[in-house]
Amino acid sequence: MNIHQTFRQHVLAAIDGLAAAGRLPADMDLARVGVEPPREAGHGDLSTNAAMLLAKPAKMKPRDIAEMLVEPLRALDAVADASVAGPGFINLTLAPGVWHECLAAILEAGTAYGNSDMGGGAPVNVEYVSANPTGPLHVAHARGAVTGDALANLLAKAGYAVTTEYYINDAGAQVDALARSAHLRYREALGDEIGEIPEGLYPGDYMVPVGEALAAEGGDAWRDAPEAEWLERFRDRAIEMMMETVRADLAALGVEQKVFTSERGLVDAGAVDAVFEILEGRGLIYTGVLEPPKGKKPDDWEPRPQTLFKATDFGDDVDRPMKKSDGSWTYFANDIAYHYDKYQRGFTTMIDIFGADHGGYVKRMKAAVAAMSDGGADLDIKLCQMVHLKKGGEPMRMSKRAGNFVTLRDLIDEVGKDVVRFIMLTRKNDSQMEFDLDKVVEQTRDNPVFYVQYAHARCRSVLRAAAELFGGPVSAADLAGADLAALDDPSELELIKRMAEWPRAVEAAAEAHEPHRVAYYLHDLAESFHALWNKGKDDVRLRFIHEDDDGLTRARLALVQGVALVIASGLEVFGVTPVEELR
RNA sequence: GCGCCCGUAGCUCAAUUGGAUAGAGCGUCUGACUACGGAUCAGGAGGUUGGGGGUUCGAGUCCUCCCGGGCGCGCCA
Repeated sequence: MNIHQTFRQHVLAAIDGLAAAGRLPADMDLARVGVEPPREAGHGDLSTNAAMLLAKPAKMKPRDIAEMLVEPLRALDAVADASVAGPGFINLTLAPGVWHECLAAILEAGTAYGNSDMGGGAPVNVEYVSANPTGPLHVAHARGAVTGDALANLLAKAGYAVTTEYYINDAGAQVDALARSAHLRYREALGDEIGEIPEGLYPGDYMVPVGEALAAEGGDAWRDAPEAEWLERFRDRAIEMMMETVRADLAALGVEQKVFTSERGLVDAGAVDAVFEILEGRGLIYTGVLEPPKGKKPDDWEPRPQTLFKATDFGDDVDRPMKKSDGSWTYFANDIAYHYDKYQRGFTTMIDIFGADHGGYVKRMKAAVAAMSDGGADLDIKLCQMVHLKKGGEPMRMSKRAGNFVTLRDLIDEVGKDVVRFIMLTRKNDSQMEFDLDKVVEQTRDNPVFYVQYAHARCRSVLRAAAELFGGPVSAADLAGADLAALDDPSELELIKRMAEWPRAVEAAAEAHEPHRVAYYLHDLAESFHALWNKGKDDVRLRFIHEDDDGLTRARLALVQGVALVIASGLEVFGVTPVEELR
């Protein structure tokens, strides 16, 4: 049961009634009519903007429409009070029974509460991380990994058929450099003195095991052989081992993508040629000479003709090259083929999670998707801005080139998987964020993970105490049948109202592709619960367990169980395990 | 020089996608708490939403011009 949807239907019915009576024009566009909780709690439980939206098409004053509309709404049994306020808002206060029914529905649904059919089973592809297979994941990848994973969970909860995906960039010059790095480490494993790792190669220690593995597998067969004889083998083996590392890093974060697509695989299968022909067939490919970027002319700039895609036809600033001067495909061309591959697999909605350094890539990729699908596919790109790590009040610097970056694994070892996941989701993806390693493991209100987990632990604690009292665990289904009318304190009703907002929060966050909103929802819910808890400290009558009153206790337990379920439901979206108790 | 993102309380960030008096946490000031589990709760102070103009019933949100910060800018991926 979604209370906002239910009352939206009531509002639409009221409009229809007035239209039928000739008091409002018929056939007005009602798509934007909404029912929301008002920002200000004093304005009631629900609010609709209907009168203000209808004012223009009806050629009437918003307040006049509101006055007409409020009558049938006031007459509803579920409505305790209805009023017109401000420029034409209609505010509704609901009867307590509505909230009691709502709580019963939550208990029956369990953590499935908040599930929506908004997506209607439509396929969505979420691609994230897609780090080059040239080393372990670092902190910047963590944000993308968590954002993508939570977004995928969120969309699934909102009723989409989600496929999670990782694009392996195993075709460029960077993997040849990886192969050469592996060869050095291989020689090192055989006892050669290799000195400093040259500029342009990968100096990290993580290459040592790769060299050792190759030495163990092939002996010294490629020690002095020309590069052409070993490059391919070393490259493939190194990529394989790097991807094992990547998968293990992701697994440690609780991320497990369903599909891994190889760039090299697509190129070898001719996918790039195929999509190139499609674009060419649409007249979107030509040979031309690009202008140098103004004010930042590269030293070695010389104009030369290139094979270009008409990205400007689709909103990009300049046309983009498809081929390098040696005739091979650019990364961009390969990426078009990859997105075309997704499109052919049935995905008309795609979401890519990129790092901030790919900001300049967004327009051209969207242009390419629009072009290759002839407008049939939609691509949303979420850019994750940088994460500034802090520890002991000092910033922690990372530098992938130097090979001494802060790895994802370091971060997880330091604070734990659940903390990394939750904290990374407490900020909108396009804002830079600060991640204070000291703060996030503190058990204080300042730490949002703790604050939410503590609320859940408190709920579980009450339920454990109750189980002892009743001589066995009390099931949610059992509690749904309790007489909930005993829940009549304003702070109890306030708590149920918060829970009733969960389905709407899921839909809004899913629609906007913004999982971070769930973190704020959970924080607010936890806050309401902690507030009620403390009232029970002051006022014994508000405590949850009353040994001399089974009926009241069961109603209160239903409330507590409801909070625990909704928190668990939210944490499930984040891939965070709700804790039973805090040590 | 161009493009994208950001700019909101001293600090870190929200704001139901155009809604009502812009909200939280930290910090600061005042109170409550020998217990269903202590790390919590109640309240005060703190704002010209970087600045100017515009759109309309209504702007932190949309348009425009400045200012400041980040990222990027033809054969790197």
